[in-house]
Amino acid sequence: MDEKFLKPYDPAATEGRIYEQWEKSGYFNPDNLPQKDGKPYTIVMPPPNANGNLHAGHALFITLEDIVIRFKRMQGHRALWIPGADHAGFETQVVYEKILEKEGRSRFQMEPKQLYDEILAFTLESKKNMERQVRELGASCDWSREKFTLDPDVVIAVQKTFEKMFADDLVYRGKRTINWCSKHQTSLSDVETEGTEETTPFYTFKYGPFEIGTVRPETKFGDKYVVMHPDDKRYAKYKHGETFEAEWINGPITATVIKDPAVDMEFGTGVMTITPWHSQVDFEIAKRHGLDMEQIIDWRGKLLPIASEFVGMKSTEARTKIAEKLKEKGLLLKVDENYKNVVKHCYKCNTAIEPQVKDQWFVKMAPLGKMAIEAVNRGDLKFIPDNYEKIFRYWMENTLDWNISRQIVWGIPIPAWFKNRGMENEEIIISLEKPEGNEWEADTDTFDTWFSSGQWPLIVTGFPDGRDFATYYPTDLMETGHDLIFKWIPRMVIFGLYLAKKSPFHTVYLHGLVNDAKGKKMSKSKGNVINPLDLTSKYGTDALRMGLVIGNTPGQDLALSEDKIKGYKHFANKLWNIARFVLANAPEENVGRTTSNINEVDKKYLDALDALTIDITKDIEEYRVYMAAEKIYHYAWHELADNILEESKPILAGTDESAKQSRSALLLSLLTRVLKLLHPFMPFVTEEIWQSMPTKDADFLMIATWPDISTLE
RNA sequence: GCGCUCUUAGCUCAGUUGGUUAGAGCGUCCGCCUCACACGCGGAAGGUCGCAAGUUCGAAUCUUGCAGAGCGCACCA
Repeated sequence: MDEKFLKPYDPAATEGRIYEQWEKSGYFNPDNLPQKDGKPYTIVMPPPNANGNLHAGHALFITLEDIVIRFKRMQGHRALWIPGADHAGFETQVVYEKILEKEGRSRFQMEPKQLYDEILAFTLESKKNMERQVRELGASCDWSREKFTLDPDVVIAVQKTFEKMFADDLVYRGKRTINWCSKHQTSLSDVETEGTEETTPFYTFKYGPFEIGTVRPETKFGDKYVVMHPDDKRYAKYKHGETFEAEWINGPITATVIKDPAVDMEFGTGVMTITPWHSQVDFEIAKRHGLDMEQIIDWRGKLLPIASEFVGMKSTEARTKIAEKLKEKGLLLKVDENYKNVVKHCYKCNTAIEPQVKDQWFVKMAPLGKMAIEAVNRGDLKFIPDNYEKIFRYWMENTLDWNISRQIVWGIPIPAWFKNRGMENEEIIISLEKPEGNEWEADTDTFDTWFSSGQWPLIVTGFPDGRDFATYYPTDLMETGHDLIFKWIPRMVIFGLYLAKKSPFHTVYLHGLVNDAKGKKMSKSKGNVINPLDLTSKYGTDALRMGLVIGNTPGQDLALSEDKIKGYKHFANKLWNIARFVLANAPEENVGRTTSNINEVDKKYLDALDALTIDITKDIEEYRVYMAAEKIYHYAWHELADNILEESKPILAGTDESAKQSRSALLLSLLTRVLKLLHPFMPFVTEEIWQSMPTKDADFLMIATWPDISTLE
C-alpha cells in the first residue's frame, strides 16, 4: 500500500498536480483519445465573462458539464467540451467604467481608441485569471480549442453574418423607439432592462375640451394630438382630424383629434395626448397616422429648448415644477398620489430608461422565431425541465424586433459605412472593408454581445468549413442558467437554424440560481456572496462539486451552505480510507485475478453493484446527475464502508484462506467500480486513488472504461 | 393582467413513470479514541408530505379549488 494513505486526504496537495497531469496527457482533446472512432459528444461551454472572478453559478455549470463530459468520455465517446471567454460588451464596459470612476476618469473624456485599448488590456488579464479558476474547478475542457469572442476570426464571422442577414432582408436600419440609458449613453435591448413598480403621482389635466391623464408632465410640451378610441361614444362628436385651440404649458396651442383603437376606453377618461418621441405606444400611433414627432428630452435626460423656461432641467425635477405651473394656470384637475406603474430601468445602473427615437440596426425576429418554433415542433430541441419549452415558445411567438446596435466602443464593430450621414441623401453600404473613396464614414456602433454569443456554437466549431464543424455540430447539450432562457438560448437556436439549418444542440438543460444557505439571492450589498474558489481551497474541489450537484434539480434554485460542502469533504476522506483499508488487505497474488476467484457468497455483492451501475448510468444519461451523485455517495459510505467492509474484517482476520482471497478480490473489485462511478463527480480524489490501484486498466481514471450496462443487464 | 415554479423532519432539499413501515445532508440527544477513517463508529428522537375536495383497490406523487412564498413576461396615457 502506498504510504500516502497513512495521512488524511489532502485536496490542496493533490488537485493542482492531478490537473496538470490530465492536461499534459492531452486527453481533454478528443483527437488524442484512445477511442478514435467513438461517437462524438459535444458541449459548448457558456463562455464566462472575462471581466472578473468566477461566481457560484460558474462553479455549478462547470461541475454539471464536467460530470457529463467525463461520463461520456469514459463511455468511449469522443467527448469534446469547448471552453471560451466572452468580451461581454456592455457588461465589461460598465465594469471598466467603474474602475475609471474610482480613478477620477470618465470614458466621455477619452478617445475611443484609448478606451478600447485599455479595456482590452483589462479583459485579457481578467481572462487569464478566469481560465485559471476554471482549471481549479476541475474542468476537463479542451483548451486547445478555446475561443475568445474578440478573436479576429470571430469578429469576421460575426460581421459576415450581419452582412448575410442584411442581404437576406433580416436586418434593417430603422428609426424606432429604443431603450436609452442616459447614464451609459447607449441603447439597450428589452432584456437588458428591468421593470420596477413605482408609485408615481398621476395627474389629470384640462386639455381644451378634454381631460387627459399622465405620469410624465415633463414630456407634454410638444403634445398637439389628442387620441381617443374610434368607438368611444362619449367623444363621438369629435371627428378624426378636427382641430381645436387649447391653453397649455407655455401658452395656447392648436391640437388635432386622432382616433385610434390603441386607446383603452376603460382607462382614465379614455383620452390621452401623445409624445411619440418618448413612448413606444405613442410612436406606433404617430406612425400609423403620419403625425409629427419631436424630441423633448435630450440624450443626457435633460429638457430641450422646446421646454422654454424648463430647459436643461432633469426630467424628474421638471415634473413637479410643470405640474405646479399647470396648477397655477388652473389646468390641473386632480392628482392621484397612489398610482402605481412599472418603469423600466437600466439593469446595470438602475437609471430610469428614457424611450428615445433613434436610427438603429434591428433584426427581424418574426421569421426567425418561426423557424425556432418549428424546430421544437419537430422534436429537434428538448428542454430540461420541460416546462421551459412553453416559455421558449411563448417568447418566440411574441418577440419584437431586436435592436443590435450599442453606442459603446467595447465590442465588435458593425461593418456599416455611411455617406452624407444624417442628411437627406444618406447612403449606407455594408462591407467588412472600407469602401472606395474618402467620403465613407464608419459606423461607430458595436454589436449587442448576444449577437456574437448567439453564434457561439457555430463559431467554436468553425462554421461553415472548419475542421470540427462536420464532426461536432450540432452539439449535444447546452447547459446554462435558466435566466438565459431569453437572453441567450433563443439567439443560439435562431442563428443555428438560419446559418447551418440545424439547431445547435438537441438538449437544453437549465439549472437554477445558486443562492446562499438560507435560499436568499447572493448580492454584494447583502454580503452573502459565496466565492467558489474560497470553498475549493477550504474543502477541496471535489467537495464543492458534490455540494453543488446533490439535491440540485434542474430549473430549481439551490441553497448552498458551507456545512453541506464540509460534509462532502468528509466523504472524500472516507473514500480515501476505504481505499486504505482495501489496499492494505489486497495481497499481491490477487492482483490481476480480480473476479475469477470470488466465491458465490461474495458474488452477490458484485451483482448488487451491477444493478446500481445500471441505475446510475441511466440517471446520468437522462441528466439526473443529482440523483446519480447521491446514489453512489450512499453506496460508497453506507453499503461498501458500513456493511461490506465491516463484515469483511473477521473474514480477512480469519484462517479460511480461500474465503480471505475471495473477499480481498471482491473488495478490490468493488472499489475499482466505485472509483469509476464516482469519478465524474469527484474527479480528483478518485484519480488520486486510482493511481495506486493495482487493478487499474488505464493510465488515468479519466479515460478508464465506464462499465457497459448492456453486458450487465 | 398572463404565465411558471415551489409549499415533505429544526434547517436546506430528494422522492425517476401513483404501489410495501416517506428518505438524505446538516443540526439535536445518548454511548463510544473498536488497529481504514474522531474528516470517525453505534444508537435515538423528530413528519396528519400547505389546506380542502375528487379520481383510484391504492396518492407526497394525478385532477380541481383555496391559501402562502418566489420568479418571469406584458403592461394604459
